[in-house]
Amino acid sequence: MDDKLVKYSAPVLRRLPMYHHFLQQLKHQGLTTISAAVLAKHFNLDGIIVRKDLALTGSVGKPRVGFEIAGLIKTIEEYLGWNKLNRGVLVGCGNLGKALLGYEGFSQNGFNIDAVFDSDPLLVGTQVHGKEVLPLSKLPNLCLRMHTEIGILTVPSSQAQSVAELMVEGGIKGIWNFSPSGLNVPRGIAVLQQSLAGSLAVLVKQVEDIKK
Amino acid sequence: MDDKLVKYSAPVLRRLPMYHHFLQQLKHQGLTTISAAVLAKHFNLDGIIVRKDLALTGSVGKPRVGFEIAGLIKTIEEYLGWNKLNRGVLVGCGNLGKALLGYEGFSQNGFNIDAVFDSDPLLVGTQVHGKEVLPLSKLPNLCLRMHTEIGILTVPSSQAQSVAELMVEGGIKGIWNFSPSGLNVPRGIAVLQQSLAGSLAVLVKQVEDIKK
DNA sequence: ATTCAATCGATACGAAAATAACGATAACTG
DNA sequence: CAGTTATCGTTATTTTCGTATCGATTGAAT
Repeated sequence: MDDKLVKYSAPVLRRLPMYHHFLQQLKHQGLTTISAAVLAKHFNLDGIIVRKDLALTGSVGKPRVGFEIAGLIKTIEEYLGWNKLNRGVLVGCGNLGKALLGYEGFSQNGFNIDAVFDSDPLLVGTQVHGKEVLPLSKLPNLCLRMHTEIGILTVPSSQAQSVAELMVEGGIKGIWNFSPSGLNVPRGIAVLQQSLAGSLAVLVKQVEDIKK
Repeated sequence: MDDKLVKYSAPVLRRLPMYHHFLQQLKHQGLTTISAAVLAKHFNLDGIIVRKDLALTGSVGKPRVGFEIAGLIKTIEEYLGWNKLNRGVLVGCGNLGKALLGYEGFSQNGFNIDAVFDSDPLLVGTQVHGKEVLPLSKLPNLCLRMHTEIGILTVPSSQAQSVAELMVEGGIKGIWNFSPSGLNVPRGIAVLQQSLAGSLAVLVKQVEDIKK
């Protein structure tokens, strides 16, 4: 039976982790409460946006006081599923792949990279950030066995499509694609295109705009 | 006098580079024309979106034929300012910083990283991807002299704010922030928050959604 | 030459996000 | 204890984005 059209908003999902990070800093500083306005100002956002984002997670604040920081952190984590363990595999041990492997933001937020793959025989067998690099051929079976659902793709664009197909074969349900190539995947597989050039294009236009 | 409300759309700016990359592949394969529908399918987009995006750049197609690939590439480059040379500096030579320095997508699209900085004395003076790492203290003056407008920030979040302040001092107009921290900058400075955790959160939700 | 089909381009519509407005509540003040 | 004010939470408005519809144009087919 069809589930009641589960709603999620990408803009909100992108902002919540930023709040979360800042809130943890505040918590470490010993603060206990914060108003939506202060949170908003720290990210150059409108206060209303923050209040609505937080409302979505189920957080409730108190007038004249704000939100309890510890509670906020908890509800955000629950909303994002960061209390459960999320898992993925990474393919492509170049500079970018290594950088992502070392990104603390993942391990800190309940995301674990189960396995690392590369097509380069020289890299296979070596250790990267404490994980052994496996040959691509092992990807499908390993993902199937571990029920891995997320694949991080940091290979050159010439290999992107073929690796994506291996991921699909392995039952991967969502691909985070850092290559600029589009991926041709069956329906039912999510592709998140992480376009660095696109982000830069946005920033460049913003700067041009400022100069007038 | 106020310039006529220059309009730009972030979603469009994020898609255009993807088209551009694909079009260059096609060109190398010897193709000369392409329809919006084919382009759309390659990125799992609606054909109407592609047509409207291309219309925005000033490209014109011919019925029953499509768009001329070489012309498309040119108009996209003009629209994005990729024909002019754009420049920036990068601060933070960790894994991520190195990865961005090596990213071909930048050099290929007319974006040049003029200088690289790090606070670590052990890194200063070394070469990374053919560029010498400079001490942070030199940042403001160098940016002022070169009129650098873009700053790429790939330092740990504890240093993000102080580096941002140096960038502002150096006349930087747009900061591409890869740290999860918010940046407190004066009005008139653009900050593009590149939230990796946020992107991952979006993908995880999409995958959850698929499973129903 | 006429018909047909594919593709573009423009207009119109709907959904989603950001912004604004306003009433409600709880702490502080005198 | 009453008034004031900061802050929340809801509803409404506007803007932006994506989608649908439809006529116009051009190349191919008959």
